Amino acid sequence: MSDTKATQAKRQRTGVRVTMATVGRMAGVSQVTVSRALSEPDKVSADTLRRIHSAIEQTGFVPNAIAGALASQRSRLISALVPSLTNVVYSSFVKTFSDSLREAGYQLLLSETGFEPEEELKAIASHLSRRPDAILLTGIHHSAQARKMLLGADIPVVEAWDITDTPIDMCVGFSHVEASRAVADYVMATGYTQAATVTANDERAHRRRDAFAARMTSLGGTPVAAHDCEGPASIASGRAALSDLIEREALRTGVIFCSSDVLAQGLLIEAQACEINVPGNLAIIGFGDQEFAAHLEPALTTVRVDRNRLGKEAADTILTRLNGGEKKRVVVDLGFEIVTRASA
Amino acid sequence: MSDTKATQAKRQRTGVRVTMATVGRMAGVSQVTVSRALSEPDKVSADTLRRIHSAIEQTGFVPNAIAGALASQRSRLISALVPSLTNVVYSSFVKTFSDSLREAGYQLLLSETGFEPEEELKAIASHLSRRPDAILLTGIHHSAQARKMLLGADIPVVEAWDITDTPIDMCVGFSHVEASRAVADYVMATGYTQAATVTANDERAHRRRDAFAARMTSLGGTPVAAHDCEGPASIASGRAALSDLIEREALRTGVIFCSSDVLAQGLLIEAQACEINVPGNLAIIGFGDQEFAAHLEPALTTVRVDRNRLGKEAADTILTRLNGGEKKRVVVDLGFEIVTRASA
DNA sequence: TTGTAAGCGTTATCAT
DNA sequence: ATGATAACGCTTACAA
Repeated sequence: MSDTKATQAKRQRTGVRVTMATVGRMAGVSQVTVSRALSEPDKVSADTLRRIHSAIEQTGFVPNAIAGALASQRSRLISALVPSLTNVVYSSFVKTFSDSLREAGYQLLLSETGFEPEEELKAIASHLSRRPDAILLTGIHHSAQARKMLLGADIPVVEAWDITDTPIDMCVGFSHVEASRAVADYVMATGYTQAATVTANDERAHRRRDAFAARMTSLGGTPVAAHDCEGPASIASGRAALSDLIEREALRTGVIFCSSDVLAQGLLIEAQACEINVPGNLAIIGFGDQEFAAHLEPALTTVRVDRNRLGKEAADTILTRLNGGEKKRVVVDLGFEIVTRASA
Repeated sequence: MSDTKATQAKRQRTGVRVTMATVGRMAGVSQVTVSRALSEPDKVSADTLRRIHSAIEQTGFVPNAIAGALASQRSRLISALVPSLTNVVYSSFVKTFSDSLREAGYQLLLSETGFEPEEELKAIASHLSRRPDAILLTGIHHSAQARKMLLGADIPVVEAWDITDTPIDMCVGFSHVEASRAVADYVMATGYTQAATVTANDERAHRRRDAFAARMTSLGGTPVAAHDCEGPASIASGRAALSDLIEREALRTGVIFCSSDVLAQGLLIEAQACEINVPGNLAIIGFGDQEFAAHLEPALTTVRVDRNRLGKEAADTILTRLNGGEKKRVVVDLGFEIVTRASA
């Protein structure tokens, strides 16, 4: 009965707790030996190991990673903040990212932050409080306060889906400005001079829209009409967008650069409904090269970004650093590719 | 110089660490007061609060949730295991689930487990080691070992996306057997007697396939041909499936029940390529009612499941329990709805 | 309103 | 090969 009052009180609130000490007692060794048996088994005799494992089996002991993290100052947790989970573009990226990490023994703390900087700041703070071993952010625009917190955390920080010469720490992505300019170049080279954009509510998409419009103008095209969608990309909003452009801008010819393949699909469907021939009358270009793009009728011209590679590279830069890689600025440009199909 | 050697060693390896003690020293109070200032501010005087916040500001202090979790025996972490992140069906579910939880102050520890029970078991173990306050699983089929671990964890466990009278703890979903029977009933009532299935590699989809085939047979239909896809659902695999059914089963009439809308879209596209009229010659039914289903040509008949509500209900059952709700078995059947459109 | 002390369950260090 | 002991940075109970 050497328990203090506090201990007794806790015992009452909670169920029986199996710890390394419990296991050790049962196996006739101290708690430390149990810890060793799990993390450095070759430093423990075969017989002891056997007894410990048998005790673990009997008790159903599950090591407490929280205590381990506190003691070792390593959480084996990696944070990821993405704007959207339901957008396949990001979810497939998260998938490859987390696959690589899990293989290396890390777990994923995930948050969807939308496109509001304030939301992101709150998410960053709450993630950092968990002391992740590294953190992944989407995009390169973060509030000053966010940058300060991240720098202060003193962990690897990867900014994905974009490129900058001045990342907080490391970045893996591609240039949205370059990609948009390439699309404009392709459009002009193909002979379209009239263009419009349909853009979802996404900061990177906005930058693509602007870079595209600027390039078109500088190449001698007519001013680019723009339709910006309220919410996330959907077929319905794509249809509404085309409908709006037709009505508001009397647009029935030229090319429309959409911020995502889903929007483009919406435009394609609406065009068909309005009996507008694509690409005969109106050409349509998407972004992302999702699986369905190649199967649409007409097949969709779009911009391909290697999302899987993006996820893997992001994970790799983190793992390299965590495995003792020197702390240097890393900027990986994965590029993009214009995939020319029937729609433009 | 009252530091022990261990402390000194740690100091060397790591950067300067800002803790509540640091903040307290700067604000002229003890560490506990800082803790109180953050968790129960009204128990701290206004002036002290001011000094503490100023110190927090200056130091960039971020509370260590790991230490907090260890001390309080509450991690404020919720685990979720889903078979796939890239499948919108699950990702939208995860989204609503995590939205509800975040609002309540919890963070999401997420793993994609695929459809292999072994993978799931490993994931469960590694999640439980983080001592989540609750855990969400997809489906109701888990290994005996998994059930034992989960029971031992003594936390709320929600099994989602399916229904059973004997959940590990709580479950929220719908009956895949009922849904498939309803589809078969609809099919027979509509007058089709010949049917086939196209099924992705998903345990619940397999059960739907079997229940559908059994009902068709018991209602007097001809034996149901089946095409099972290797990997996850995709348009390409849907196209290949139809092509296979045509070739192998000489199927050019009747109805095909697909395990997902994406597969169904693939079939629709392949049918068009083969100049098979839908639904004139071949009727097609999907599953899930994704956004694009209504926009396809012909619009897709499918089974609607309210994924958002599923995510929200799953979160709610957890939160209710965590907020002191009595520990009783909860089984929520969200049902389904056959959405009749042009394709069947 | 504030402080002291114990404890959370590990890992790290140093002895034996 | 094993153990004793001190952190890790908080929260809880209790005292002042």
